[in-house]
Amino acid sequence: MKPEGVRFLGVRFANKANFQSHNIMIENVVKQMVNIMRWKKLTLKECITFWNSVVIPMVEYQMQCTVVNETLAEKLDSKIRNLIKHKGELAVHTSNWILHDKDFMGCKSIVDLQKEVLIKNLLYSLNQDGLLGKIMRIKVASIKQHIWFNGCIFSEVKHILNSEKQIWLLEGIKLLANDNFKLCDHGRTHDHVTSGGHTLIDEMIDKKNFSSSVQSLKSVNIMYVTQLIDENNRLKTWRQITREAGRSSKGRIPLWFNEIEKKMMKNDQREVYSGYELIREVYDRYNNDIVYENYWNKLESEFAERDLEELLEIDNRFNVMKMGFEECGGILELQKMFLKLGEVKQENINLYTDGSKKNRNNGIGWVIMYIDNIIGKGNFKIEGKYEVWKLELIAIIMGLLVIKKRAKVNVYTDSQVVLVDLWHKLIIDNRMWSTRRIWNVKSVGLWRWLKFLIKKFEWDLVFYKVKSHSGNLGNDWADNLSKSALMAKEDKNLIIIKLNQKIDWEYNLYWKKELIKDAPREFYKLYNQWRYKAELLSLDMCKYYRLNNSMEKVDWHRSIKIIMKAFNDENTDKNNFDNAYNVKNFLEILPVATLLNKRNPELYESGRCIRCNYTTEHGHIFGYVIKQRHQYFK
DNA sequence: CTCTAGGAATCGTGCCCATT
DNA sequence: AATGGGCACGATTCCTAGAG
Repeated sequence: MKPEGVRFLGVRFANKANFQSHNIMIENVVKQMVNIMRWKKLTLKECITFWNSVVIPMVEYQMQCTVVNETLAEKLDSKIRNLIKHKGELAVHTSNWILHDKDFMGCKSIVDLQKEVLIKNLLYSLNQDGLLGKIMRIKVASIKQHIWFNGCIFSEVKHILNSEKQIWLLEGIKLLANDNFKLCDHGRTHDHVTSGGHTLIDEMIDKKNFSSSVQSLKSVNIMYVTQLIDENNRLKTWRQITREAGRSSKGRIPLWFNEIEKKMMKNDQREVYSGYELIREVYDRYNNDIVYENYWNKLESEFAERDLEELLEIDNRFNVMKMGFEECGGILELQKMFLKLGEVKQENINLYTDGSKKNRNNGIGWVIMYIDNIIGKGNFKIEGKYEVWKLELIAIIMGLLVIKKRAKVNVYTDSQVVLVDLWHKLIIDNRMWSTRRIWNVKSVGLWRWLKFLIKKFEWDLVFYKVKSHSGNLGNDWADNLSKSALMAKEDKNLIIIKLNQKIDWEYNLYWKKELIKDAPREFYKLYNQWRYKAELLSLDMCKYYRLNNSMEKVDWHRSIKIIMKAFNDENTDKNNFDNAYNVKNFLEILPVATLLNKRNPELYESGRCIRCNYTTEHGHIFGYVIKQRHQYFK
């Protein structure tokens, strides 16, 4: 029978573009494949290999069009688990994690797979600079319009949890939110949040009513309670509101408005309770979102003779510096250097930079020269974990930060990586800036920072490579400076880099408010792996290790290797049985005398070891005897 | 779960009738 | 002749039961 729909790049699209049709396709693939496996003579290991390398890729491809709900994903997983347990001669009640844990059997789970794929796809597409990024931004905007929500759908997850319509992006976010993963983490004053008021409608009315009121809220353009109150702190009438929105006031008055009227109105003159009264200042602040800096007076008194434009440039530069660093002693130094250099004419200057690293201490240094005169120099100690080439890059950025706008600068560096591999490819050719390709370039935020600065300050940059320790005066100076910064013990020259979200990626992965810097998919894999390990530790047999976690040092790696020896060795029927035996033994579900006695005390009267009749905790495993008998009957 | 028909609620408008 | 209250009806919007 020919399946419906069209196939494009390995993904089948149904005629109806909904989740259900794709889910059915996935379900069919799994059913069909498991059914094929069931009737073949396969060992446990062969089943898992087939599942991981054939079925999972098929499912993964098809999963790009849908979000499989958790019930269905569990159902699909249980099919393969059932088969594996059957083929591996394991009991039905064997814990599931032992099948999915990578250290044990390593059977991929659809529940986990979906989340890993989602996190990667979402971050790639949301952070794109190109067409896909634009489309995603439009999607986000239209979702916010649809559910009538002012906040960031990635940051405040609880607001989107009860939206009814199935939207791919929303379903994905909901799924990730179950595991405490988020793509944004910020407060209510952020670009992602729609401004215009400070109390949301949905905070005032019953949660159940809100979703049904969305349509009428949209038609009158009301999102905040602020919008319902006029200058005299009176609640506007329904007729007023509809007139302002430019539609007719005929028809029923919506329930949400009646509810709000009941809650907010003090008297018949429509005055609102004092708690809801508008404070003009607060309203203005939310509307304009201006952050006042209180250092203009200071600047003006210090540089009374400078003109306004220059002051503006200084202010601008200081703000940009703040975007890159945390509050630390180095910023003041950097600002001082910028002011000092500002008095010098900057034309065709040479910038020599160097970074060095020793025993977890990072240092950078730079020298600015005009012909043969040193007109500026500086060095900083950088806190954090950075590789050497990153330090070279940071040195260039810090050196550039003290140079005036539109200056012509020759940059001399001794780092091959920075110059050829990254500078030429990323900035000059501009061709590798797609998210997919540079996601794996470590510390990509530093590159975006440099690109941001170049665009902002319009320097005319030319890069040159110099050999280190070759007698070049400027380079040797920079080298010395960076090394002396390493040794510095005072905090004066300390710099802590913390990039603002405007410079770094717009969307990042957060787990419980913790920023996950790179490789989101790998992190999710690790997260799942740890979950399985936690289940292992929660077993009864691990009680001792759990309680004495700090005291005992268990060699888990070798233990697991011994348990799974039969599984990892070769691939025969006999091996299959050994494996089952080992696993059962490890999980303590072999039918030993104690267990049998517990299950059926009438039949097995004693829980003692049948060989020595000594004690229950002896270690003579009854399963051994069963194994012998089993082979005999074969 | 989604969509739609139809009831409920409300305003606008025109008509009738009484008053100024 | 002008004005205003009461009523009926249509237009419009909100909202829910029930079909598929």
